[in-house]
Amino acid sequence: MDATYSVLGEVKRDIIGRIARAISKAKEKGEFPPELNPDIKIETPSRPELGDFATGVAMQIGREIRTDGRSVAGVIVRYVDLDNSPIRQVDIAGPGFLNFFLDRSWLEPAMARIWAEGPSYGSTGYGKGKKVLIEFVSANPTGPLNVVNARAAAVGDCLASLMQVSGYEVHREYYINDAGNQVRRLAASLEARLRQVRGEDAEVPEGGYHGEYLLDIARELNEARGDEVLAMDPEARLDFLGKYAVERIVADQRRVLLEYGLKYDTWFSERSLREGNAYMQVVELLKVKGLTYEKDGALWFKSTEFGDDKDRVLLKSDEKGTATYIVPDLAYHKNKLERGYELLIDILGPDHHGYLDRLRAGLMGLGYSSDVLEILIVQMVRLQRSGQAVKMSKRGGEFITMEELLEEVGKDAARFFFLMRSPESHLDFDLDLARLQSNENPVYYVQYAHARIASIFRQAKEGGAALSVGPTEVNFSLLKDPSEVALMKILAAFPEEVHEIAEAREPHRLIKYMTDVATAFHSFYTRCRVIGDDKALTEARLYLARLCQIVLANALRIAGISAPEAM
RNA sequence: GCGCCUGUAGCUCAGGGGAUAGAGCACCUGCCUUCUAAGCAGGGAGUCGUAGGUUCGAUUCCUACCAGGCGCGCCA
Repeated sequence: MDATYSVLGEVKRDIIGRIARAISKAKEKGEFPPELNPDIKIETPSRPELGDFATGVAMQIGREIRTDGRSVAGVIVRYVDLDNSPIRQVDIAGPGFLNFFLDRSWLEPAMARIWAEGPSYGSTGYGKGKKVLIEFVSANPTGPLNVVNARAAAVGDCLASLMQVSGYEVHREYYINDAGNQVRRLAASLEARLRQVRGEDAEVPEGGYHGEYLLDIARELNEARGDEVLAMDPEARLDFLGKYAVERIVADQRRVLLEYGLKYDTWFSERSLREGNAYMQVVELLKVKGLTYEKDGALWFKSTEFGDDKDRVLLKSDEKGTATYIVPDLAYHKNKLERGYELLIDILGPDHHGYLDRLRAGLMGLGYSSDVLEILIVQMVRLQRSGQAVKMSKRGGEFITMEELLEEVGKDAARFFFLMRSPESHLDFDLDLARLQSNENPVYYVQYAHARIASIFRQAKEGGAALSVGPTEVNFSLLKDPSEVALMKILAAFPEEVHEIAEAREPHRLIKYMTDVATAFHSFYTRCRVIGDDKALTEARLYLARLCQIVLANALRIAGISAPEAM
C-alpha cells in the first residue's frame, strides 16, 4: 500500500477497480456497448443500514444506454469478482444503487495509520508537489482591516493549509497596493491630519481618508519628527508621508493577522514592480501581439477577444499616458508565474467580481492558459447584534475593524464562524452567539470533544493505566459497539475528506467534517465508558480516544482553531 | 439597464438529477453518587421563492418572473 495515500482511499480504489472490471467483462459478453466508459464514483450511503459504500454508476449507465438502473446493476453484480476483498455483500437498492457491505478488516490498518502518522495524519500526496500561490486579503494600505478581510483571511489560510496537507507546495502571499493614486491621497490626508495636530487649519481633502487612525499616526509622527516633515518641499513631503503611512498601516495589518494566527510567506509590494518598470513590459507585449489599439487618445486592450464584455483602457488619455490599475495587476500576475508557480489562486472580495473577466483576459492575452488562474470570491459579511444588523458605514464612522472583532469574540470563534459557511454565500455573523461561552456556541462543540479526550487521559494517568498502548498490543476486536465502529469509520475518512475539500476549494466542509467527528465521539463517550475494570477494554478504548484526539487536533490545526486540553 | 451572489425548518445555513431533504440555535420529553451535562437519546417543525420546460425521475439542470444584497469608471 502506498504510504502517500490513505487506507480508505485504497479501499475505494479497490471497489472502483472491481466494478470497472465487471463492466469490462459485461462489454466482452456483449451486455454493454463497447464504447461505454463511465466515471465510477464511490459515495457513502445516506443511511448506515444501506451499507458502508455505494455507487450510482448503474443509473448513470442506464441513462446512457436507455435501460433502467436496476437491471444494469444486476449485470454488474453478476460479473463482479469479490475474491480477496473485504466486500461481504453487494445489494441493489432503490433506483439502481449498488450498496457495499464490508467486513471490518480494513479498519484495523486504517486506525494503525492514524497512530503511526500522528500530527501528519491526513496528509496525502495527491497534489504531487504542484506549486501553488494563494493570494488573499491584500487590503489597500489605506486603513485597518475590516470583517470581510477577516473572512478572506480565514478562508485563504484554511484553503492553503488544506492544499498543503493534500500534497501541494503552497505559498501564501499578500499584495500591498502601495503605489498609484490612492497612496497620494493617503499622503495628502496624513498631511492634513498632521497640520491639524499642530493646530493649523487644515481639511482632509476630497476623496481622502477620514478615519481616526490617521490622526493617531499624525500625532505620533508629529512628536517624532513633525518639524522636519513640514520643512520638506511639498513633493518630497508627500512622497515621505505616503511611504510612512503605508508602512505604519501595513505593519498594523500584519500584526492583526498574526494575532489571527496567520503568517504569510511573502508580502509583495506593488511599488517594487513599478520601480522595475516591469509593468510597462506588459503593455509592450500586448502591443507586439497586436492586441491593442488607440482610441480617443488612450491605448486600449482588446479584452473582448478573450471573453470580457468590453475592451479596457491600458494607458489613459492624459498627458503622461498613465497606466490604469489593470496594468500593474497583470504585471503582478505575470511575475507570479515567472516565479515558477503553476497555479494561482486569488481570493477576492465581492467588489471585485466585475474585474475577473478582464484579469483573466489579460493573462490569456499575455499567452497564458486561462486555467492557471482560479478566482474565489468571498462574499460580504453582515454583523448582527441583538438581532439587529450592525450598520457599517465608513463615512458614518461606525465601523467594526477586524481587530475589534477579534477582541470581542476571539480568534477561534471568528475563524469557526467564517469557515462555517460556503465562501460565496453572504454571511450573517451573530456577534452575540460568537461571544457566548456556552453550549449555544457551536465552536465549543468540537473543542469540547478534544478537551474531553484530554481529560480522559489525565484521569487514566492518575489511575495508572497504560497510556501508550499502540495498534500491535491492542485487542482490536474489542472495539465493536456501533458507536465505536461509526467513530472509526469517520476517522478513517479524514485524508480523503481533506483532499476532496481541497480539490473543491470548499473549506466550509472541513467544519462540517470535524463537527461530525465530534458528534461521533460524544456519542461513543456516552455509550462506552473508557476507563474501567477490564484492562484490555480500557486499553482498546484509550487507543480509539487517542486516535480521535489526533484527528480533531489535526482538523482544528488546518482550520487555524486551537485545540484546548481543558475547558 | 447589464452583470454577480442569495432565496431550503421559527432563526442562521449545509446539501444536491435519484433511496424517507440535513445540521446548529430556539422549542418539548427523558438521562449526571462512575472518565467534563459546553454532553447524549428522542420529539414537533419544510408546497426546497413562483410559473413553465427537459427527464423514467427535478428541491437539484434550463427559461421566465418575483424578492433581498452587491457591483457596473480612462478609481484601486
